[in-house]
Amino acid sequence: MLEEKGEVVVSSAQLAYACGVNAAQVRKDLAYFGEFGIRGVGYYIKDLYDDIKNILGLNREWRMAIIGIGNLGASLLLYKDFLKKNYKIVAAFDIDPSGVVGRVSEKMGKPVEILHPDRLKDVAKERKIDIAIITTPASEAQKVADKIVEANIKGILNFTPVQIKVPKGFVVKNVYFTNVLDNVAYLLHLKRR
Amino acid sequence: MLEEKGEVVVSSAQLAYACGVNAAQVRKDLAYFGEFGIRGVGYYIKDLYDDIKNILGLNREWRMAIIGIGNLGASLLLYKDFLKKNYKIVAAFDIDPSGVVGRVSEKMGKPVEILHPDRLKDVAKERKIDIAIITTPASEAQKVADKIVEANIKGILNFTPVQIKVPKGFVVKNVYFTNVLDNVAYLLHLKRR
DNA sequence: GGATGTGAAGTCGTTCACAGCT
DNA sequence: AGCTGTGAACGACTTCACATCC
Repeated sequence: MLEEKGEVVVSSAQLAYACGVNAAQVRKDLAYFGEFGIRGVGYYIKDLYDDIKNILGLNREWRMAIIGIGNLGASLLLYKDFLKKNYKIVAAFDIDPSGVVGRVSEKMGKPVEILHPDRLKDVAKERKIDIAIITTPASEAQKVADKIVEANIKGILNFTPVQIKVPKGFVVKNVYFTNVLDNVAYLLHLKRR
Repeated sequence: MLEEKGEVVVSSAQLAYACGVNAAQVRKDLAYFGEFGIRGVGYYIKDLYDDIKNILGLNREWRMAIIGIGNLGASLLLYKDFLKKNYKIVAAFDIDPSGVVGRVSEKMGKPVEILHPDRLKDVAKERKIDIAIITTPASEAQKVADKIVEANIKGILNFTPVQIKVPKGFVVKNVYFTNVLDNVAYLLHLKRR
């Protein structure tokens, strides 16, 4: 955003304000990965942007599969434009492809391929899938996770409200926004009594 | 889930395993709010469940408004069944109600009322709105937040990838799942180089 | 002069380990 | 005998404050 505004350099204090954190925090975090700033000046925005992309691994393409094409899964499939360009959804799985393919295809305006989860291992290899997104019902989450592990997909994004167990070497992160909502409710609740 | 299985008591060790944390953590966190367990036994599931609901403020009804009826906002409106029963969506706002109301009503199968954000203050009072959910484009987020503050809605759930500034006394929490996705990508990236 | 990079100090949260109850 | 509740030890992260360098 700063770049679009025509800005050239930015200070840790500005970045800190924008992120709602302390300026020393910004500097320490960046310094952990190298020296990106110039003393007395700040950080060159263009360079910093590129450096951060390199650090985070966002130059590489990440190929993803969505497993479980219910409301949430279908939404992700449909509205994938909020994903950065380096993330690609390259496969969709559902235990009942025939029941779901029509509904989703209609909404997308073009036919959508939906595969049975049993094919995960083959397809993962064929299409070089890096990350699996679990959007099944909670009751299926661990079973699906086991299949993901079997398919040797190392990254998992779990939208299900259960803790998934996977062997070491696999990365699991959870996304469950109703927890955040509960947190807002709790903090409001605190103040009223 | 344990209750449905017919279990009566649960130990901190079991809870810890299910949550992927340390047992001492579970005990300390609970002990912070009172004494809920029985030494030598564990925690009575029914009682613990009720106690936690009380602590978190989940017995009360929480009334919410969604502001910004794009893809995400409309999805939340449509598929609100994943919300716990004590959360109610009682209003929807968009800067272009006429452009959006048809599309959403069609999908929902019944007419949906969508209001202009200028009416936020009135409606917030009328309908006793506790929490506002921002699902506008990022560029609008701060403006919308200002309106929310003006309407004196104390809780904000921000789905936008910008840090919102509000006066003290307001609660803001952010939900932005692509950050979590970036985190998965980063951790995978770390291992490969 | 001014903003970074960074030891040192400070704060916060986690884990240990065991006394205290049931 | 067993599991909670909790002080104390530990570890991790955050902030301070200033030497360093452009």
